[in-house]
Amino acid sequence: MSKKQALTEFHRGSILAAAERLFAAKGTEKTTMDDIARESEYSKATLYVYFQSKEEIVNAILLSSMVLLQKKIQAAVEHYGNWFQAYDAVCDAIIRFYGDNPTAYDTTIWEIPVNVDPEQMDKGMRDILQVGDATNAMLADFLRRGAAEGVVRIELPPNETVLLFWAALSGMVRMADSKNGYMGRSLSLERDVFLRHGARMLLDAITKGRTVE
Amino acid sequence: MSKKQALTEFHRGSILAAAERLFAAKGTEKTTMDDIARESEYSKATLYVYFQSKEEIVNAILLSSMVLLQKKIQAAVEHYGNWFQAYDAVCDAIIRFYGDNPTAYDTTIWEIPVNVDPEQMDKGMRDILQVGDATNAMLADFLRRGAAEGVVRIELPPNETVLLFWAALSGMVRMADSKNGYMGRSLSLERDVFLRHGARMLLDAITKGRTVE
Amino acid sequence: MSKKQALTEFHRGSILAAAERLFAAKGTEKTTMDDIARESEYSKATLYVYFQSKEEIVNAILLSSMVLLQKKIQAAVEHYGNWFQAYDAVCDAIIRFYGDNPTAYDTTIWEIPVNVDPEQMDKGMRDILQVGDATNAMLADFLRRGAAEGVVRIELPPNETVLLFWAALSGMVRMADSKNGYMGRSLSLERDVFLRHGARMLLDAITKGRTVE
Amino acid sequence: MSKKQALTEFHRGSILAAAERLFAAKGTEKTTMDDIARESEYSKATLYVYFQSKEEIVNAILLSSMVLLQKKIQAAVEHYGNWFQAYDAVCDAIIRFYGDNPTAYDTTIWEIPVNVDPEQMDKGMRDILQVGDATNAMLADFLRRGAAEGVVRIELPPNETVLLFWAALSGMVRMADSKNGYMGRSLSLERDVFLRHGARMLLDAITKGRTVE
DNA sequence: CATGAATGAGAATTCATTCAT
DNA sequence: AATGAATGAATTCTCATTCAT
Repeated sequence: MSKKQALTEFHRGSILAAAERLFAAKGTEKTTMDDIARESEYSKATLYVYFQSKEEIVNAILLSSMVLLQKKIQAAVEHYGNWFQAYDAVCDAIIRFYGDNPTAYDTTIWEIPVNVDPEQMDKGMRDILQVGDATNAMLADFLRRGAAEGVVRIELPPNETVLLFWAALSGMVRMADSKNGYMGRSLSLERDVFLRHGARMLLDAITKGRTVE
Repeated sequence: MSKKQALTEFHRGSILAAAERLFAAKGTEKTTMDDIARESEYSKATLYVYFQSKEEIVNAILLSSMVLLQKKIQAAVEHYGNWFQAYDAVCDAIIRFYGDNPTAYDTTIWEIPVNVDPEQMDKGMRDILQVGDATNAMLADFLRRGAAEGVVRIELPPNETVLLFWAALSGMVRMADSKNGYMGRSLSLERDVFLRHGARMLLDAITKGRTVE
Repeated sequence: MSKKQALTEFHRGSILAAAERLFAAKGTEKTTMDDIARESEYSKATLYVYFQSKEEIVNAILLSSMVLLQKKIQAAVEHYGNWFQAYDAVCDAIIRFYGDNPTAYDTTIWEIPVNVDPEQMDKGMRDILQVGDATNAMLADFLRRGAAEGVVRIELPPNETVLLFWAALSGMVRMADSKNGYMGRSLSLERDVFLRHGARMLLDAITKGRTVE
Repeated sequence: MSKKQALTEFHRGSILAAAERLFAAKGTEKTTMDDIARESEYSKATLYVYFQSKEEIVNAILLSSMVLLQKKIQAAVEHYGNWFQAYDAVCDAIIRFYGDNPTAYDTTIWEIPVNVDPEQMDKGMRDILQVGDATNAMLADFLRRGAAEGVVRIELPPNETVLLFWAALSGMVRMADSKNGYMGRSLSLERDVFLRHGARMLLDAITKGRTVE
């Protein structure tokens, strides 16, 4: 990578970092380009030098974190011989992912506009979906492996189960992170403990035997 | 309730009904006060006679639907002697709730602004949280009943489990409803089937024995 | 027309008048909505209450003046039994039209974007073209009448000739009005005299005999 | 001219050529400095090394093409012994001029800002006006020659007539070129045919006898 | 000289909200 | 009570121009 490219990458990174902070605090929708300019200490016009539109910024953040997530999940799946340990590592990766990328709630995959046929939607969005699909496929394989090892219930269709699992876990993280939502108020649980329990609960839903604490 | 109050209630209801339709179709954010005025056939200014702000409308809708949900859950819990049947009815109620109230995704409890300390936040928001708490308490009782009947795993702390359950299920509905998100693309599943499987999966996570199909 | 409509019409008129002044001074392109707001003494947002877009303002000005022109030309053609007198009146109307509506240079008919198929272009633009067509047809008839009376050269195809005549005359007005263009500098001619000569010149091009001064 | 000057001239030429292509395609207003930089394959900043502003580029193009026009007209006038043939050549040159230089419509002489008193207006603009004046003078002489030869009507004041002729012809070209304006719609005439007829019409306005086809 | 990088100053448009009647 | 009318404050995005290297 040339020095120029590196510098460009650096600036894009600074902008994305600033945007990410703001998105986390106020949500994508409520964050304006002015906000990002102020936070990143570039002028508003400069933002448009490095990104074509606000949407591109949002997508870039999402994509990069999804790629990161994909790598973490892959690492978890490949590193642990023991299926249960791998499971824990996978959950951990996902939980961290949402923790670090609140953006993922807003703009995620689940928010794609209806009327667009997948062929001609933004390159950016397509990339994101592709990474998501790949990650899902990886998890489905992981489930099959568990089934082969005799720990995952054989009757579960892997692809659908991955989706359900993913949805459930993300819902839990969402709740855990809800600023001053239920969690902090009624219960006094650490986010981490809460989510560990959640992961365990979903494990029970998927595996054969009772988990021994 | 005086005649005047009744009339006021009527107008508020008309407005809320219109707003709900629009929110369902376009989301809270994308719906403008102009839209609501047009749909409800009041003038925009009149909206402000019955509601202090757009936010109040959003909250009012949320509150009313949460009250409805509460009633449905209560009915389910109380109506079925069989715990499993009651469980199904509860899931059904929640799924329907999110189906009818996409608003619940946007503005839900999980979206409360950070900087507000719970003491002095909007009356509206407090009401919503209160209903949510009551509903949760009801579900926790339902879990305890299951434990007492020997079907729900005894070691699960009811309050926390309710939260996790709720979060997981809402995550699933969210995914199922994501317009042309993962669901429609990779799998070709009916929303209903998908969610029934999800509910079953969570049941497995909560109950003792393996569920027999 | 109801009182409300009348008021609306009044406001639209005020805005259009202001816009017209600015367009005349700076051209359509260089005139901003802020300018129009300031000049018309409405807020910028109010402009959008009465017009959907800047384009609509431009078109409205153009349309109204073209309708006016059409009426004047019709009056001229119908009022004078003598063809030559009618011709003078027609020229006068056109000259005045461009004098009062410098907008007509910028946005005129001659500026229509290429790629638009006439069926689905703005209602506004279609109206303008329609009035233009009608006016042209009227002038073509006037030419035929002259031919029938033996004063206009018989071999000229009316429709094309109208177009050429119109183009030539508008070019002349354009030059006469060019702020400090050639006119004022080299010659010291009154705009009116200059244009009267122009109209006479075009008359010579169209009619049979030499005009006697 | 020193080597350095020659090089500078070369670069200016490249830039102007690129700009001209763009102006022809999109108009002066819609062409950005970025566009010109891309098309000319210089950096945007370099453009400002060779030209002080966008306006200077526009003016330079205009000037160069007006000089070209002047030469063509001069050639036409000097080359043809027969006045009518020379007239045709002159018209042809002017028509081509506008065909190749749509810029001439936008920025032309007729668009000079009001508030500037001729003394202290841009050097660039003054140059343009000067060339225009010279060209006009040449045409006036041509008219006088025609009068001397007995073909042009003696009573026409040459200077004024040149202006009128020029204005009329440019108006016709303008109309002929209006993308899908009147021309293409109602009539189906070739641009060339249309303009030839226009030139003939103006000839009739200027000369004594009826033109024999 | 040439240029990559940065930006100030707009531009059109939108929308929740107020207020006089 | 009901509303027509008006608007301040944003919002996204654009573009000619400057300047350090």
